[in-house]
Amino acid sequence: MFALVDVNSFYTSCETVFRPDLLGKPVVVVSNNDGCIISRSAEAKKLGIKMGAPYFKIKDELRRQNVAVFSSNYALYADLSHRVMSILMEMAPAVEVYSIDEAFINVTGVANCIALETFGRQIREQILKNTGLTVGVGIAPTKTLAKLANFAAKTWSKTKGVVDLSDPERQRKLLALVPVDEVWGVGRRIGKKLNQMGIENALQLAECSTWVIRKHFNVVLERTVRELRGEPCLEMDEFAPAKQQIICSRSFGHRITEYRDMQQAVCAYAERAAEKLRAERQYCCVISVFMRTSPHAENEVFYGPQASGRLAIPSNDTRDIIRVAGQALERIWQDGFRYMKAGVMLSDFFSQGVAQLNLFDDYQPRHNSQALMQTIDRLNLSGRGTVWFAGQGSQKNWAMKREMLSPGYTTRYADLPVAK
DNA sequence: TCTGGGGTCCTAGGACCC
DNA sequence: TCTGGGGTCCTAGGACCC
Repeated sequence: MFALVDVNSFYTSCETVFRPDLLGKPVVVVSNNDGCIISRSAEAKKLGIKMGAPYFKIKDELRRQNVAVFSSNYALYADLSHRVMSILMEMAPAVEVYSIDEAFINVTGVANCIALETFGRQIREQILKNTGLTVGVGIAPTKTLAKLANFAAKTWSKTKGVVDLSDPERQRKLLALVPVDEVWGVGRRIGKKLNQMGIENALQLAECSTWVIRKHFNVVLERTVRELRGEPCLEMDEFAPAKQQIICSRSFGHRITEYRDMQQAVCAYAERAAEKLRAERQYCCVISVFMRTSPHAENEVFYGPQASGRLAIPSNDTRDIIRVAGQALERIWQDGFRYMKAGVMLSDFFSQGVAQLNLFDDYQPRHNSQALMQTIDRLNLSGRGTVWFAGQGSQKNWAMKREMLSPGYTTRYADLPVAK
């Protein structure tokens, strides 16, 4: 038996925790670069503000409706997320952190001691008390049904945020009420195709023959169908598997036309990617760089090349990553374009920085690599300040736009809230 | 002027091998 | 008139998720 716990309007709720004056008011959070809407408070949803709407298009409307707007403050959200997850880990025997704002819990044994719905309510109370955030809880025999139960808990207020879907009869009733594209694993494309085949709601999908699904779609959707019927196909993944790739990419605050600016941006992304790689305790061999012009711009030719380079020996030393990324960039750079975005991707990971060497390989091992990287990481994690490589430059013409950023309430000493 | 970022899994097709 | 069968590995692209 699974429970899915997720935080309601996570990003906006994080903002209002520290701004109680905004409670009950429409609040939205916009993506990096103040690009589009990625989180809305209940009041903002009521105003009809759409998820993913480009901010520049609805800016005036938001001002007219008196909507509070925040740039994304991921340092804040990640910190509150950790707090929520550690409460869950105290209360439940097994927790799978599925995303920044949701987790699956294994509640198989819990029913022997306490009604599952009661357990769901206890989780809710505990998290609200300790973090100020409200969660929804969906309980069911498969992950896909637990997702659906959670959807029901959010959609119908009389559930008071908790839905136990253990009972098969209840499952059928709910499935019949839910449009097929609300099912976990059914996105826009597949939803549309299912509609064309006459499958409108989740119950119809559950009753569809797996043979038909396999023929017209794939094994992934077949698993979804089985899960909807109550047959578990997905298990708890309590321990995050090792990453296979790491991407660090950003849109620029302004279009970039100068090679020098692009070099700096790529250097900064390479540094950040290397930092993530070390946090994973991994080493990589392949470093790719990509960049692109705006796909939306009319009267401009789209250009979006990618290039990669390989290290002879797996490394997580920022200097190696920057060097190869710089060489890759050199190969794809073209003057005359207005670049919107770039990124650095690491892949081909190893758990150690060693490789079988050829007899005639000629390479110079670095003696100070580990100690230097550790020192950099420790400084940057301390919350007291940061150090970076000179290749990033100091002008940062490429830096992203975050004009409505809230303070680092929990992650910067200077921004700690003061109780009066 | 202006449309996020970071992942995973699966499949199809090409290169190459015997 | 005509050109096997079976396998592996790699990459690109498409779908999904939050």
